[in-house]
Amino acid sequence: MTEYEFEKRYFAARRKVIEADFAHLNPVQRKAVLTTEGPLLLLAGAGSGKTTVLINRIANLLKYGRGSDSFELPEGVGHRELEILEAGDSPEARHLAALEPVEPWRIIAITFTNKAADELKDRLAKIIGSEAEDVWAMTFHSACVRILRRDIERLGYQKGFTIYDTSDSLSVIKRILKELNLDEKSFPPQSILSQMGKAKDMLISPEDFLAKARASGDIRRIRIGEVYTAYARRLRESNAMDFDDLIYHAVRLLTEHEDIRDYYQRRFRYVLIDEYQDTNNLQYLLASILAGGYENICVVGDDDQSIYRFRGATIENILNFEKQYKSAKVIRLEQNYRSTGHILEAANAVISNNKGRKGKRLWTDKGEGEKLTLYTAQRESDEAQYVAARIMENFARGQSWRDHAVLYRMNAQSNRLEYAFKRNGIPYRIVGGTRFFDRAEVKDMLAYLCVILTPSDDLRLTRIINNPPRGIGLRTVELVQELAAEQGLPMFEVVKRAEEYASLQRSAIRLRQFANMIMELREASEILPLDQLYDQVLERTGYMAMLTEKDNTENQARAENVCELKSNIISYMNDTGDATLAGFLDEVALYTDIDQYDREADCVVMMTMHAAKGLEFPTVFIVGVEEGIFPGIRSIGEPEEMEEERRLCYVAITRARQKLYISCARQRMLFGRTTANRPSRFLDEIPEEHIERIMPEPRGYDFRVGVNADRPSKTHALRSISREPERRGASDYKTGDSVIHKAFGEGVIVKMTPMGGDALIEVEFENVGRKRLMLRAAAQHMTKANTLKGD
DNA sequence: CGCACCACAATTTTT
DNA sequence: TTGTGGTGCG
Repeated sequence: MTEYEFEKRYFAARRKVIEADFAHLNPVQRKAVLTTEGPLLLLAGAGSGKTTVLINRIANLLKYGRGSDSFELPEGVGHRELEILEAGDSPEARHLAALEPVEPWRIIAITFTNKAADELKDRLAKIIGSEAEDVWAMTFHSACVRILRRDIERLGYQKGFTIYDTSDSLSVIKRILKELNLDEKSFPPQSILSQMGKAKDMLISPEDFLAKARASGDIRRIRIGEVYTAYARRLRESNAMDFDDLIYHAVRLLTEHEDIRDYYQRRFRYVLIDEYQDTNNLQYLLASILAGGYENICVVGDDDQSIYRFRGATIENILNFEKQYKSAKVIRLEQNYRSTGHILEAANAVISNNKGRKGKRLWTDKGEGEKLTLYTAQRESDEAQYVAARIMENFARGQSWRDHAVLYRMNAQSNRLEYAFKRNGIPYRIVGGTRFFDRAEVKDMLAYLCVILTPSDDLRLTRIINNPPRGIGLRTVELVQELAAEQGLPMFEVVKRAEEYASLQRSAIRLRQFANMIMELREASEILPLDQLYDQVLERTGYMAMLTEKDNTENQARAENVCELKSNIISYMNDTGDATLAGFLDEVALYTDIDQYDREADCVVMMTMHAAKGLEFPTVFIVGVEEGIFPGIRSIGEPEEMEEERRLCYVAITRARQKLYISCARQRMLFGRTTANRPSRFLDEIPEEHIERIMPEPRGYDFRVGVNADRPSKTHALRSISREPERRGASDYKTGDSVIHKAFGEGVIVKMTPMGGDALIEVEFENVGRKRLMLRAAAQHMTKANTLKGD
């Protein structure tokens, strides 16, 4: 045997041994897993097992290093080793197959959402164990926080910087607008924020921005540049960063400081980026820099699922990957394991109308499955009722509520559906809308914690200084702000020494009291565990008292949220060895996801199509598929926008595993206006052979009766029954109550899950067993039985 | 200083 | 239609 032959056989045998370890994957997936070296673009269609590949790829790196993708012969291997390898699967063979297994901390896998990062971590831990913990699996933002926490001082910030969320940013902007005497109408804070974001995305500093604006002479841009400058200064003074800053400054840190860049480039041997089609320019830069050492960068994405252009994602990143890395390999995952034939063909047909794609065609071996059902409703209430009826039908056949998802283009569309679900007693859950951490009471509590940790946090201080009301009015706060600005002190210092300022005489005592309270809590924070500190905050600030004082449904819900935050604290403490207040606030700042809140609950899920990305359901309803809604009015006549809408349509369709219902209404009321929209162009793009069309059944209340009877009387009746008395009635119940239900008889409430303004209750009935009911609707048919302990 | 009332606008959204 | 933000009054 020549040396060449030996090597050839050796490499083949080595690869084979490793391949055997990934036999559970399909050939393309396996190829993606075993291609470890150099730039790799993984075009992963919907439902093609993308995450599985990602995870197995990491597992391969940890176990076999570059053994599967290298033509290097280890020192001192001979015929004996070849024999072992060729003999196939054995512990020795696997040991031999490894070529410098990668240390876990040399791998970074970046995702967009915490949910994705968590899933990655969980599944990784499952197949490779605790070693997985050292892999950097995190979001862009948390990776940046980690990088910044280490070296931010080099950029003139202090280590303990705080993170501003969007509404924090907006209030800073509003304050600056006021100071610069600019009108919020002509300079909408939201748009300024996004323009600053765009500037940062292009790595344009406030100074550059202003200089350019001045050169152009555009007065508007100059003003915006001034706001940007003031904003950046203000945040720096407050030692704060907004979400965009995290990445912006991380990139700056890495570009401007060679030693730091070097450190990470040496460190990260393998870089993986998930959802690459959603990256913006900054994120692209960050990824390139991190991968700059070894150029082992693997990006995973699907150009057809790029639906976040509006927030800066640039599809060019994925389209240009091969230009950026000349040696890039491309692997397409096109086998879909999720949907049945008709659904997939419909998706393929729709997306093929887009130009500017990498090109990809999903296929399945699952068989044709059911055709899509297209329902043309008379009006939106009809549409909602249709959806409800199909879901109830399926439920009666033994499917779970949670097997159903209803997707719409905008949140405003959810109302009608909620209505129909309530009326029919279908438990549901709305994903999105106001998120947990955006709720005022939660933000209040977090603001307290921020101030306790960092009293100089003026923004959070302003938020809570008079909340609950303690007689410190707007005027006083303004005075404090002015005094603080004059002397270059944090507001808290002024508050602490309120007596020393003549202008604050009147409120000095109350300010002093507030400062004392914060200082005491600060002391407490040094000795108490987090959860007990939180209790103290609730207590000492009077916040809980404020919520319990007036007992209405709203306050109850708020109290519940405040308690829910505590369970977050506790779970943070359980997950983290070294639980600190700073650590908790960091995590919370980047963790908007409270999704696991009631995931176990068996509910129909409603959400926007955007929110559905990455999820799948046996049965999916896409509603409101009409010109003007989907595609949205703003995208008509804008080819680029239209393509994005079409991608959204592709995403929506591919959420369905077995059955897809699409519906549109001839007439729809939206924002108080009734309009008649044509069915969406996307419907024309689905070949007829995949569709079954249904029209409203001519029944008792069709549109003629419906328009007249359904509208004023029925709606009104529902309103008055379900809003007023019900809401009061519903709040009387709690877990453990005995009830008497008109239809089901006597029972006990065994579980109660808050849902929107309503709750899902589980009642164990004596005669008919356990039932799940929506509390508000059920309360109409139910009374409280006398309990033994009549509290 | 807090609350009530009226005007106004209104995809999609993660961090 | 719904929610939010600003203004004006008690």
